[in-house]
Amino acid sequence: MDRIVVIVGPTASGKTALSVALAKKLRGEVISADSMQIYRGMDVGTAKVTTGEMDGIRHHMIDVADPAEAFSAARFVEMADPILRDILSRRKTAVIAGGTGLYVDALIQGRAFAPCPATGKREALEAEADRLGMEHMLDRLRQVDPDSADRLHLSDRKRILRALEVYEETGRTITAHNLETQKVPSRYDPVWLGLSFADRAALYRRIDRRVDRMLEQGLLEEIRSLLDRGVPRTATALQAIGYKEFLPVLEGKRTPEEAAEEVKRGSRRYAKRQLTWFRRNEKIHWILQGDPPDPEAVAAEALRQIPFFDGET
RNA sequence: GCCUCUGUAGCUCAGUCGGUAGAGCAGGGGACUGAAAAUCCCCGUGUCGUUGGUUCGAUUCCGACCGGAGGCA
Repeated sequence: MDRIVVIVGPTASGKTALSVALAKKLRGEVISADSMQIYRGMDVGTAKVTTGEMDGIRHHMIDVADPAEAFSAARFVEMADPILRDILSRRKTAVIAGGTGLYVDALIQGRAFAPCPATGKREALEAEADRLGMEHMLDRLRQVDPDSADRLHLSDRKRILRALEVYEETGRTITAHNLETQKVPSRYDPVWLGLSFADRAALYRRIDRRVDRMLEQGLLEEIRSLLDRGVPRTATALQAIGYKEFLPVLEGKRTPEEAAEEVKRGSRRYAKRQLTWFRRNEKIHWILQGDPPDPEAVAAEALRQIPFFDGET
């Protein structure tokens, strides 16, 4: 067992607070595994940890990318893994906290993504799909990688094009690549903790409240300043829940109230998807909170699940 | 008090010329290997307000009652 604690859970479940509490007890540093908190200037809409909340604990993988640039799970692993190794080599504990299941799993399992150099193949495939339609693209995929073609639904444009891209770039199918990486044993052996609520409705109430708070804290101004700084509306960063819904508001095409409702609904659905992702990981020790939650009880319960916690510091 | 309209899925409603019902939204489940807060797939049984009556059979027709809305007093 490595000195790693992974805290996963849906949005607004209390991961941030727990990660700091555990880091303090375990001489730890926090590595965020969140696909949106990596962006600078996106603070209130991502509920990013504040300096005050950090409480002196070192945090990594936050504010490491510009909102205008494209980030990826692969880049996350490239950047986070050396940090993780460094923390462990210093005999400290790594507390990985994050809601992005793909990022967490990729980091822990050491999953190598199929390479994808920027050769313009992707753009060519996009254009071809626009011109000839997805039936054609799926047929093309079927010729080289019938397993992927069977697995993917015609509407799943993103994955169909990605599968074709991998084949064209590497000469190997993504199916073969996936099978191979599945065989590679997990790189790390952490303690897995899952944070959620016993009652789904309680989670949803928390989400709703958090969205209201974001508006009070100036979410609209934050979005405006991102746009002022030249972040294109199409940037991945602005696809984040809480951001994309407010773009029409700034153009006067939607009321803030309507957008807020959409953000709440979007967040609820996102939380559901996160739970779906994490549920299949049977190594997770779930801590189900009541309403209102009791942070101290949660931390105590979490520490009980950590074998290398010796009761000190 | 009288008259009219109305009461069907969590919400808004459709419908059954009498054979126990279906859409949208909300919600639920699932997938996920370089955009992942993204992308995609699947899921609709509910005392048809209550209670009598007519009928082989009523959510559908009739009566009463109880909610709700409006109108007249």
